[in-house]
Amino acid sequence: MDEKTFLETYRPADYPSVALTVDLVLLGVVEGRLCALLQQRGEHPERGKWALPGGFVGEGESLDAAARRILAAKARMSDCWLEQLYTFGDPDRDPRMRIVTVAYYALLPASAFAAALGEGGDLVLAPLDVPWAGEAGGPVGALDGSGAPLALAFDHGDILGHAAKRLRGKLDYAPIAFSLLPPRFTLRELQDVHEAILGRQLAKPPFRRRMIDQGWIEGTGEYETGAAFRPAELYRHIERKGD
Amino acid sequence: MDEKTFLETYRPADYPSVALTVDLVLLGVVEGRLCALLQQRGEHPERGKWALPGGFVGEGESLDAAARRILAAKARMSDCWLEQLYTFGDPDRDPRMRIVTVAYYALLPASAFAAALGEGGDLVLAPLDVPWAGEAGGPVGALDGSGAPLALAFDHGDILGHAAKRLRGKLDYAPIAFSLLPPRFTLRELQDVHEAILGRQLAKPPFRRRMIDQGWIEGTGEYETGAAFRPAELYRHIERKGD
DNA sequence: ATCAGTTATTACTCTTATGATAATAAGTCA
DNA sequence: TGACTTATTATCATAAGAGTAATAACTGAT
Repeated sequence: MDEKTFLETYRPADYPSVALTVDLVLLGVVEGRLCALLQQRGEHPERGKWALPGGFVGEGESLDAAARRILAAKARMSDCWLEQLYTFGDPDRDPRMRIVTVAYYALLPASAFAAALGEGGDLVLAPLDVPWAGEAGGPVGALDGSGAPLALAFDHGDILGHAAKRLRGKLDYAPIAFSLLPPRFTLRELQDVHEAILGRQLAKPPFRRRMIDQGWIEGTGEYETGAAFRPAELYRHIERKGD
Repeated sequence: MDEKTFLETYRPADYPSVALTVDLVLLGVVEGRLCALLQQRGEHPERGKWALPGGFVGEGESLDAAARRILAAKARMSDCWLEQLYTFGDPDRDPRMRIVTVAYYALLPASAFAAALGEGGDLVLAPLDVPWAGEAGGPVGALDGSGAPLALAFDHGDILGHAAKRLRGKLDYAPIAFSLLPPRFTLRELQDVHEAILGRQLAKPPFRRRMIDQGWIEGTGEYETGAAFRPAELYRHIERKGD
């Protein structure tokens, strides 16, 4: 039997099948803090707890396409950084049934969240609380406006942990910081993004040199306005082949 | 309605469901080359082509557990490096039906492959052909004994590509090289592993210093035997908390 | 108009990591 | 005994990095 005949007569056997979702970690840096978009669940299970935006993967839909679809529903931004993160499939991670979720993360400038947050009720951009240093890894929490921890649904604290770890690992090797900034930014703003991701302070002169030597940015010759003191030069990210 | 009642009366809706598999990239370094275990397919589709070992995820089985189960079937080694790699879910990646696969990679010393390879026929430990430098990424091929490329099934060339890229990225930050070596090894053998993963030559004195300064290895005071020339000292990996 | 106050930017120094070369040590085999 | 090969150590030169200090630019009060 050749392959064509095989496929024409093939009937899917009774393999165990699972429900497949994509969950999205939408990240931004606001006031020097790394934040994720969370949605309060209105229904059981885990009603009232805070969850990552997500949804089921459609029949003929690729994983990347599902992630982009969910992203488009929450943020008015098409060309942002979007990357697969990790897949979570513990049998009891959802009490309803076997649900396997492929987590993605997206990086957005703070302005991209305005539309979704303004629409109303159940969305927050919550600062993350990373309880580990360096790239140790582990679950990560989220805080409300007063700094109190939010109750996270399912294993979404683990998902946030993977996202935070991935960001810290990539920061020096991929131009991810620029996806969290507006098109033009000062070196101080760039440093704020780095510090928010790394969770620690950086010295200014070495940081400035590293960024300029790296070749990922160039000065625009223009300067910020409205600053109380000496205005900083505005830089832009240089798009390069291979990004 | 409280959560308990909700769950007791919950009936899974008609969400699209998919078949879920785990595919394993079993990696070793043989004669200074990075190799992966491949299995020749005996049935349609892709009959005759070479595929990664894999299998369906069981009903109540976690993804990690499925990976360990498949690993145990191919290698006599329980405590090796095993890590999730990436999830592939293009709708048409398998012509039979929608199959989403979660790829894992495992690192084994060359000796761990002997049993599986000896049993017979359809398994090979194929040297990888990485056509890109650094961490550019992209598909990776596999070679047969004479250096000719093997035909890979499905998207398994892409999976090998992700594995090679992950290894190159982790090599300096995680003690992965030692999982590819016997418990005691010479610095030359350690360097061979690094060169196989990176795909390029390294200078010996700086490499030696880096390894010793890193603190991941310690000398045993013993020396290799049977060498034609001056025997090298045997080192061992120091297990540390946080690995 | 001047000056204190604040931040941006650059200059300089010092330390550490990295890379290449050479010298020495320890074995095998003719 | 000595040529040969590899392991190991020493030395030097260069590059990358962190920390401190000095200078520049702007606001707002005096």
